[in-house]
Amino acid sequence: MDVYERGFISGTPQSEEEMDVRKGPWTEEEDSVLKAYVNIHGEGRWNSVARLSGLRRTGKSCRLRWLNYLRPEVRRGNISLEEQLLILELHSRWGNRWSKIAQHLPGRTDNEIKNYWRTRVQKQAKQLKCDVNSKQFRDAMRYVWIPRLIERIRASSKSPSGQPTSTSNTTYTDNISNMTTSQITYANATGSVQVDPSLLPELSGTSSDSVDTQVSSVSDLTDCYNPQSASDYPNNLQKGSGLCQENVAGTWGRCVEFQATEEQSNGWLGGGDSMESVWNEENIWFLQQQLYD
DNA sequence: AATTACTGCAACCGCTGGAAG
DNA sequence: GCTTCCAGCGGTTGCAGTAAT
Repeated sequence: MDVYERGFISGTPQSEEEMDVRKGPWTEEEDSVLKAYVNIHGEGRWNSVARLSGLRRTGKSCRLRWLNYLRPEVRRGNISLEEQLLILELHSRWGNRWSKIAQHLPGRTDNEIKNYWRTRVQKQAKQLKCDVNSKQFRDAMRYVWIPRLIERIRASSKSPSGQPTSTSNTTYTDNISNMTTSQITYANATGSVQVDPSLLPELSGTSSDSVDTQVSSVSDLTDCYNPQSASDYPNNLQKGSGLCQENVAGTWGRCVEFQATEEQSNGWLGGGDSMESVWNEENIWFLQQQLYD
């Protein structure tokens, strides 16, 4: 699907190079040209790269292709549970600062993280029928999703049959499993989040992907929150305490108990830095160390 | 097997801020 | 101080692959 744009201003070609600008997916040949050029001349000055390499692409396009795909350090593949956790946490602190978040996930690009957020997290919000920036969703993520992710990581590290997909993950999950309750529930400073692993469905050993670090539906919020049935849920969250129950096959079976102070319930994005107090620098540092050391 | 709907991702677009002239 | 150029960022779009019907 070759699409070319004519680079005209007032009917006059701007330059020889801009007469034919290629758009759309990159070919293997283009990739190797760009790779070879950057390997020789280095990154930066992308307009020059585009011009001098002979690629009929814009500098922007070259930069994007290099940063998101061709760079040797780019990690491809599924976002691990640990990375999900870090993304959720960092997004809670910085909002849509994708590039900043990406800096803390080596090998992951801002584009990839942004896509993850849009396709996974926003989907959850949609399924919960609430805005991704709403208090309900933020609380649900804070008190349900993140604890569940942590529990999953713990569970996968403890699973006898389970083998984490990478050595770094092994280290990470081993340490997660050794985290204290207060570390895992990480809200104790201002309230409490009690998560009983036995109550969480994916921790019962029935989950086929319990050790896989792929993005999976098990980390979905909707697993434990049925908006039709759990009408009290948002109210309870807003009150700062209550039970988050999940409706599985029409029965109320599992719950995550939580208590939240008013301080905790204050804005997550732009409305305050309550998560900052919950997820302090030490925790972030810890996560990063475990992930990438 | 064919069609439709959905999902995930690569790439583009527009805007912003900083550096250089 | 103003203008221009460029890199970078976040939002959006379009398409390919997959799942559902």
